[in-house]
Amino acid sequence: MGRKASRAERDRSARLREIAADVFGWDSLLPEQLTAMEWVLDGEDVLVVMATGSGKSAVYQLPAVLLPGPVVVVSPLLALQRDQIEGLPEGEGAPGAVAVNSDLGAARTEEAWEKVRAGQARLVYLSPEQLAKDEVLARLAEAGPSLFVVDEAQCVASWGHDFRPDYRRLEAAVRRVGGPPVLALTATAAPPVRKEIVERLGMREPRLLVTGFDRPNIRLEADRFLDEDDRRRAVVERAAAEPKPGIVYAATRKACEEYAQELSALGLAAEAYHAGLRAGERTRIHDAFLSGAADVVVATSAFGMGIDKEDVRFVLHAALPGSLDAYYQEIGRGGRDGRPALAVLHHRSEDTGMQTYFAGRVPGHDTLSAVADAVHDRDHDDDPADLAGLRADTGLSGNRVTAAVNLMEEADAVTTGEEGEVRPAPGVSADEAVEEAERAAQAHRRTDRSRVEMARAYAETTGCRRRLLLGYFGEDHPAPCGNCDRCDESGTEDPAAERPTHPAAARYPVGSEVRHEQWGDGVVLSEDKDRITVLFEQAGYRTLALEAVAGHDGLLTVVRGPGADRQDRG
DNA sequence: CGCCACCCCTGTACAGGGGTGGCGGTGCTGTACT
Repeated sequence: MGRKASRAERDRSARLREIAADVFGWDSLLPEQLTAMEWVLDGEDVLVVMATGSGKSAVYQLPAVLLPGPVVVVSPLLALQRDQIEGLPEGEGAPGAVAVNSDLGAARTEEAWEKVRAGQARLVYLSPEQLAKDEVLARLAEAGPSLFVVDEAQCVASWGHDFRPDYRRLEAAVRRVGGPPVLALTATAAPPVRKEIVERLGMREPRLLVTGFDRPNIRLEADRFLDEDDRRRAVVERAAAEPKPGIVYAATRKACEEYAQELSALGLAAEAYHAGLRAGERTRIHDAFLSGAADVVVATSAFGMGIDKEDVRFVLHAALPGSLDAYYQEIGRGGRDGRPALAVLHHRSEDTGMQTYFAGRVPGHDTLSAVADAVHDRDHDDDPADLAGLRADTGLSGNRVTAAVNLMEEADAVTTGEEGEVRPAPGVSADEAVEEAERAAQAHRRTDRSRVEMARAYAETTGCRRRLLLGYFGEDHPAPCGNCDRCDESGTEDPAAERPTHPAAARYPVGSEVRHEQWGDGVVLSEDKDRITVLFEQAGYRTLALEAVAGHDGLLTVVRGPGADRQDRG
């Protein structure tokens, strides 16, 4: 930021470049990589939002060589952990790495911890589930980690509620291993997701490094269909016609199989990929796609993380995704080589049904009740239980107990102590705990459902698609972008393109914090000529007509201008 | 939330109408069984 670097800082960046070259074999470091590494070495909490392939992993791998203690790396998939470790250098000065997980037997687990203890492994890769175990936390606390890294940190928000609730307990894990600085890394995170990551990981005055989101070489299109057969035909024809390789995302496993079969019948090398396949089959398809042996993979959302392929020419969607966060992540797998790529969303209004169903899943009343009662019973006996104890008491599965405790903790109805023991918050009865947790669950449901609505708004927008999409991620991109179907149409006969920008738009710039009479506090995410989209803390995403806002004094007031607390550098 | 396969019903057999229950997506882990 125009500030002069001190001699010590220059020496350190020279040292970092030297290690990059000598140990890792990298000719150069990007300025943003260097900035993030220096923050990490200064012991600051850091959130990095950087495109895939821009060298996020380097931000912790390189400091691992310099830091006194080991570096804990939380990674969501075992395959990803393996890839990361294989990609590390060996030989003199190399950091050394182990992954501790259920694949290892007792003997090899012991061996891995011994390497950590002896300083031979400076990187320890773990799933969030491993960090829910007392034994693992004790081992790590003993090793005294210097840094706690959360890779693919968007999982904290996307999977933390229900699917993998241990993602929401990482803050306690950080404390229990000695409270080292936290580094969160992600390629795709809208501002509310960033906020959730920071809060959930208990990050302290975090430094934020966000690089540009725009991928101008990806052409954006969307087509709406009334009839399912018409859509199927359109998806198949497009996949057959466009240059390969490509990915088709479908909503269900069955649809994946059917599309793959149709494409195969046309003579393409097409494969279906979803979590219902056996591990060996999944690996085979993954490898076939990377090697170029497969033209098209038709997949559920299971296909994605860890696909490092530059020349993907198209990403078609055969149904509406559950959020724009998921959508941008999926289409972002196209065109990483910088050459033209295509993203087409084929949608029907019926698609929202299933996504809304998925978005609505929160622990039920009975589950919350059972867990709350168990917590209170233990408290009466002065024998507080940890999650394993509550699982035994209630007979519920680990995930359900964890999700229920997470919700009650979020609602300040229970607390988790230093040993992992769960206690009622002072003065809160079991019934009240359930009630508060249900209120929190409702808020999650509203937000998740409003995310589905945002995906639909993207699909149906009459304005520039890139502008809307980037606005969702907090970037104010001018329209027209010139590389989406809407921009092609503008200036022709499309009446929407002719809409003038409403004068009130200037009062609500993108990024400003606002308060709505009915919906409370929120942030302006995007502006589309005569309407703005606001994310409200309680009500979720809403699109407001500027005409209505302007005509009603006090309906929407600006609390704070845009960019008031930005810490971005680089 | 909404689709779809399946059931029931109709003089019979069949095709069609109406009601309904089950299903729909992401991974780790530890254990049982081959």
